[in-house]
Amino acid sequence: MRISKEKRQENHDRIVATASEMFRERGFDGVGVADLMERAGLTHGGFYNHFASKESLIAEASAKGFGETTARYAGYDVGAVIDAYVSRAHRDARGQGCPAAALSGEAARLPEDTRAVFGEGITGLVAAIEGSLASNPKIARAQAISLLAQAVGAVVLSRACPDASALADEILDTCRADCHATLADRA
Amino acid sequence: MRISKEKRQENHDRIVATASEMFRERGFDGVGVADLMERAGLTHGGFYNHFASKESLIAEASAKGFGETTARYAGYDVGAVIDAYVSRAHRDARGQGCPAAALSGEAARLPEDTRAVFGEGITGLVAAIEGSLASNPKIARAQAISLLAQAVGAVVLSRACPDASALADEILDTCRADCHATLADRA
DNA sequence: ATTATCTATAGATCTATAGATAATGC
DNA sequence: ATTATCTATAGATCTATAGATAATGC
Repeated sequence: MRISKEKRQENHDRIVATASEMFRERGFDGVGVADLMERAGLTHGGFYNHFASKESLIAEASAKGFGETTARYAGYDVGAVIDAYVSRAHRDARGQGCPAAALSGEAARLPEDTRAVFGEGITGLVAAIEGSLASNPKIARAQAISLLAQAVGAVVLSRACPDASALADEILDTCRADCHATLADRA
Repeated sequence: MRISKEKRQENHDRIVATASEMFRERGFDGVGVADLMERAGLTHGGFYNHFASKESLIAEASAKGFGETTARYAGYDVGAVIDAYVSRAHRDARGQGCPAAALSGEAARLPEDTRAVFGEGITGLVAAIEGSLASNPKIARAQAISLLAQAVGAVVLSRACPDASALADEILDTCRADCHATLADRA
C-alpha cells in the first residue's frame, strides 16, 4: 500500500535512527538489512525504496551519529566534555556514543566517499572542542586534535579489554586525568 | 594424505601468520576461512584440523600480532616509538601494524575470552612503553597509558579520514608533536 | 592404526531485485 | 497514474561438518 509523504519521511528517519544505533553497537557488518528493517517495523524489501544500497545508509547513519554527538557537547566547557567522553558511561553505551570511537576502525575500510563522512564528522568534533577551549587561538586547534585523539584512544582501548577488568577502568581514569592535566599545564 | 609433524606445524604457523595480516587489513568479518586457507596454500576444509573455530584463530592471530608489535619496539627509546607509531608509514601499512589500532574497535564485540587476548596485548604494549620511559617510576605507567591512548587514537582517526586528506596527515603530525611535548614538559 | 589433508556439501546467512498490492495525489 | 510497501526469491556469500584419501609413526 502507498502511504503519505509524511509517513514515508517518518519511516526513512526511523530506519536511519535505528541503523545509527545498531551500527555503533554491532558494527557495519554486524547489522543485516532484514534485521534492521524488522526493528524499524518494516519488511526488508522496502529498504531499497529509501536507500540505493547499504553503503548509502552507512553514510547517512554515520553522519547522523556525528551530528548528535557534536550537538550534545555544544554547551559544555572542555572539562565537562572530557569527563563525559572519557567515562565508563560512554564506554558502556556504544549505541548512543560517539561514532568516532565506535566505528572509526571499520570506517578505515569503507569506500572513499563514505570515509569523507567520517572526515567531516571528525572535523566537526575538533571544531566543537576547539570552540570550548579558552586557550590561545594559535594553539587551540592542535590542542583540540590532541585531546580528541587521546579521548578516542582511551575509549577504544577500554572497550577492547574484558568487561570489568581493572585495565579497562585504569585506561579511562588515567587518560581522563591526563587530559585535565594537559589543559591545566598549557592554559 | 597425512604429512609429517613438522610440516603440520609449518602449516599451522602459516595459517596464523596469514590470518594475522589479513585480519588487520580487512577486519575479522572481512576474512573468510576459505579465502584465508587458499592464501595459506591449503583447502578450506583443512582449517578445522588446526582450529576449533574461527574465533579461536582470531585469538591466536591477535596474540601473534601484539607479540610482534611489542617486540618491534623493544629496543627503541620512547621518542623513537612515538615517531614510528604515529606515522604515515604505520597508518598506511595496516597489515603489518599494531593490532590495538587496527582491530580494537571490532575486538570490543568479541566474546570475553577473546577480549582477554586484547587486554594482555595492551598490557604488554603499556609495559614496553613504560620501560622505555626515563620518567619517575611513580608516574611512568600513567604516562605510558596516556601516550598509547593518544597514539592509538591518532592512527585510528587518521585511517578513518579519506586517503590523502589534509586532516588525515594533520592528525598524525599534531599528535606526534603533542606526544613529544608531553614528554619534554613532564620529564 | 592414526591423522592431516582433501572434496563436497549442509544450512544459515547476506545484499539486492522482481513483481504484486493498495493508497496517495494528480 | 504513481509509488511505498510487501512477499518471494535469486545468487553469492559464510562457518562448519562428513567422509574419502594417503602418508606417518607405532
